[in-house]
Amino acid sequence: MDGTRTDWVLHVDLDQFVAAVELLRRPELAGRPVVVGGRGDPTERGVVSTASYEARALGVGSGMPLRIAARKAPDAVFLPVDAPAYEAASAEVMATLRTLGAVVEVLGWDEAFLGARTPDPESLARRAQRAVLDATALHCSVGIGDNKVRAKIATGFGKPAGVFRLTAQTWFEVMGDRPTIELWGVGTKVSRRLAALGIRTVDELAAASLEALVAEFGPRMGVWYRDLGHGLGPTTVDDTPWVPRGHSRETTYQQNLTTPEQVRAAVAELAREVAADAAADGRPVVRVAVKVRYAPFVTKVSSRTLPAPSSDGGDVVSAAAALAERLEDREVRLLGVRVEMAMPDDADPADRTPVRGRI
DNA sequence: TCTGGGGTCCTAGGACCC
DNA sequence: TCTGGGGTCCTAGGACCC
Repeated sequence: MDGTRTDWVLHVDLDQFVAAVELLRRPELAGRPVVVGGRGDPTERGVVSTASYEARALGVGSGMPLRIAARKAPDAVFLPVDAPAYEAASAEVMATLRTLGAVVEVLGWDEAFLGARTPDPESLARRAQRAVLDATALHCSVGIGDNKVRAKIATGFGKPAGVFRLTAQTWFEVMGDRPTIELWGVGTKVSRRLAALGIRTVDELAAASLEALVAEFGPRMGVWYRDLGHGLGPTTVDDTPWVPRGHSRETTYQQNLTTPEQVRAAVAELAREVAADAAADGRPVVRVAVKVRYAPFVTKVSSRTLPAPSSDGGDVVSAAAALAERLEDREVRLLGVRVEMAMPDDADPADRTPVRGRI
């Protein structure tokens, strides 16, 4: 672990990243509502990846079914997802951030943490925004915090294209009265379970009994949520390259699969693709899972650990086929195959953060 | 209104072992 | 005569994030 303890954590988040990349190569769309998602056909099954600010003003948001987006924004421009274009833009952004003299931990296409020792983090934030804008013509917002949790949450207050600082000194003033779901790592389910315990706000979470939280959520998550109420979180920014734990391939079919033969063929194809991904990473596969979504919306996952770690794609394909034999004879609208791979060395579980794998 | 595709991590419970 | 206690591995399921 090459983590570096630093005075400040900055969270850099590109504004409407996917839509912004599309607008750069289609300047004539500036000012129009733009929705990127699926294959760009709003009559198909698919969801919104990113909506431009103009589309958001009409009520279109990430994760919304494309059909609904088309109803809310009938005059919007719908574009297909072009992952290679976003990866290329992202690589440029990250390379630019690495020129600033800070430790850079990449979180995804459009996000990174920066760790730095500096008396003036706002100045570093402005330098980062300027450098990214000059290099890529993309705007970003920056959150400044004394740990990752506060930096990440701060970014939301800086959007668009702004800078916001959130520290132990201002945590309760800024976040205390807000609902727990605004915390990074608390979603609808957990916020509901917290509400059932009488905990609705960040203040209430911070004051909650640790015993009650541990009883409800377990020893690790209970402690994590209580800390989250106080804005506590990891302070280490780690620039060691990300090592994927696994790969998966998922497809939602435009028409449901109705016969066992169709399902078998689809599982075999997905398994071949995912085995190729694993082979490209050069690490053996230790586990294979098959995910199925029966129509209308029941999801099941079954998995098996391989008898021995395998670098042979054929083992993945046959393991997936065996798992597929367990599927019920019902209409299938989604299939997925996932492989998990042996780690190069034992990752230290104590360094893991339950919020999200990749931090 | 009807829900993508790519990920990570946590928890519970059963099997099995000493 | 009903049966401890600790550990690990495995599977299934749940939750969250972008």
